[in-house]
This record gives sequence, structure tokens and C-alpha cells, in this order.
Amino acid sequence: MKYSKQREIILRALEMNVIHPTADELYKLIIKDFPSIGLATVYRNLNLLAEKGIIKKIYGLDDAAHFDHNTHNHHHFICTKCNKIYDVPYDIASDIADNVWKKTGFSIEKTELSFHGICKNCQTKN
Amino acid sequence: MKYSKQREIILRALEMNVIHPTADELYKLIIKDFPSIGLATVYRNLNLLAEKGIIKKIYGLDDAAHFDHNTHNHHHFICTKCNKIYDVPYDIASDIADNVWKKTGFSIEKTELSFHGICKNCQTKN
DNA sequence: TCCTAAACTGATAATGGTTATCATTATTAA
DNA sequence: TTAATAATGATAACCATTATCAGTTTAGGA
Repeated sequence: MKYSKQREIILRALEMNVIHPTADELYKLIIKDFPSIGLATVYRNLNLLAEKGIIKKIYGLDDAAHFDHNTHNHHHFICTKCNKIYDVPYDIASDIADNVWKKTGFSIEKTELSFHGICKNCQTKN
Repeated sequence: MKYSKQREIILRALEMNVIHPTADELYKLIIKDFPSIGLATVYRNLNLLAEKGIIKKIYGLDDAAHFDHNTHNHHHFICTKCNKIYDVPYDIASDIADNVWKKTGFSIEKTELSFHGICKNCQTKN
């Protein structure tokens, strides 16, 4: 894995954004400061960084994959009104993978847990 | 919602298959006995049946959405070796949605929980 | 039974997110 | 400095899914 300016910019941009962006969203943010970057480069590097465990790829929130610079164990909540994505602390269900192993004998490599609903902010708005 | 032969066939085909098929997989099974059915009809009806709560749509297992005739509360495990999808009993984490509500105040409409790893069968093969 | 409105169908075009391809450029270690 | 190789940007291709639409089927009166 060689250094590249583009990869650094992508990683920095992700770190600066708490919004758990999709590849395309991040691309649109980056081209404001770095118009020459290509969309494929953004996809490529986000996947590469996720493979290396430097960032995290989140599935199942909506049609597109989202990315998260926070690699610590945690889950996600997406509000069906405002579409904002929130972090959900890991300890709401810290032993699920272990429970599955005990019950099924399957070895768990990855646990994908996400919630859909209405966030507190949107609840009070109505 | 009017009766249609196609919808009945689709539902029956899903009920007869424990494999949690994608729309396309189910389509390929159905055309063996009912070659005139259209792919769009399969997609349409699976989505409709899922909306009505008659079947369940599963996200986040892989790129495609899978469907399940079992509407009871449960989760899923996909084996990264054989790609088989297994049911995971609900009680490994029955209070997670409630926990999230207590911690965050977000109202939870849907909880998506899936596991990736190696199933027992594939473990013993090595 | 016949009629009509609404739902449904199959074929196919369009969409949207993502990956593959490829010629060119940048990085790195010797 | 050079040579190997990784990375880039543009764009074509891919794949799952949805939209469109003309023709067909269903269902509940008249």
C-alpha cells in the first residue's frame, strides 16, 4: 500500500464528517477543495481503508453503503424522517455474538446491527 | 389487493424454500414450472407481500435483498464459506430495541441484526 | 350474466450504486 | 536514476431494483 495524496484527503474528509457519508456524498464534499479527484478513487480508497480496518463500512442503513471513521464497536440508528445517522453505544447488546456462538456453534466474524425509527429531535417537532 | 395467480405462486414458492432466496433466485425457481411469469412481477409481489407483513424482507446479508416466509421475530446468519443463510433465535438479544429506547429516547420501528461467519458445517470440513 | 373500475401482468427501459478496465502518472526501494 | 508496481481519473460495464406502459385479469355491482 503506497502513499497517495488522494487517499489522505479521503481519510481526512471522512474523519472531519460525523455524518457517516456514502462514497458519493464524500466525493461531493471533496471535489469542492480538490476538483480533480475521481469518483472511482473515492470508492476504491474507502473500500481499501475499510478492508485494512482503518475505517468501517456500514451496510443495511439504506440502499447505499455508508462509511465511518469510528472503528470502535458500536451500532447505528437511522431516522426515517430526517435520515440522520446516529451512533448507538455498543453496550446495549454487547454479548450477542457470544450468545450466538453458544447457541449455534457458528463462529461470528461480523455483527451488523442497525435500527430504523424516529430520532428524539424529530419526535418533538410533531 | 386483488387475487392473482402469480402472487399465489410466488408466496407458495417462498414457503417451500428454506433458503431465504433473493427475488432473482426465486424467479429462477418459479419459471421452471411457470415460464410465463415476469421478473418484475416477482419483485413487485415480494415487496407488496413484505409491506403487508405477510413475508419479511431481509437486508444487509449481501448486496441483494432476501425474503423470508417466516415472519416471527428472529435474526439471520450468513456463512461466508457456503453462503447459506441460517435463522438465529430471537432470544439471543430480545431486549435490544427496548435498551436503545431507554438509552437514546429514539423510537425504534425496525431492528436489523445479522451475523457473518463460518457455520458449524463448514468449520468441521476444514 | 355483463360491465366497468381498479389492480395486476410481462416486457423492457431506466435508475442508482458500485466495480472493472485501461492508459497514464506517482511512489518507492534498490 | 531507474524500474517495478501501486494509484489515478475517465468512463464503460454491471447488477439489483424500480418505473413505465399497453394489454389482461379480477371483483363487485347493475
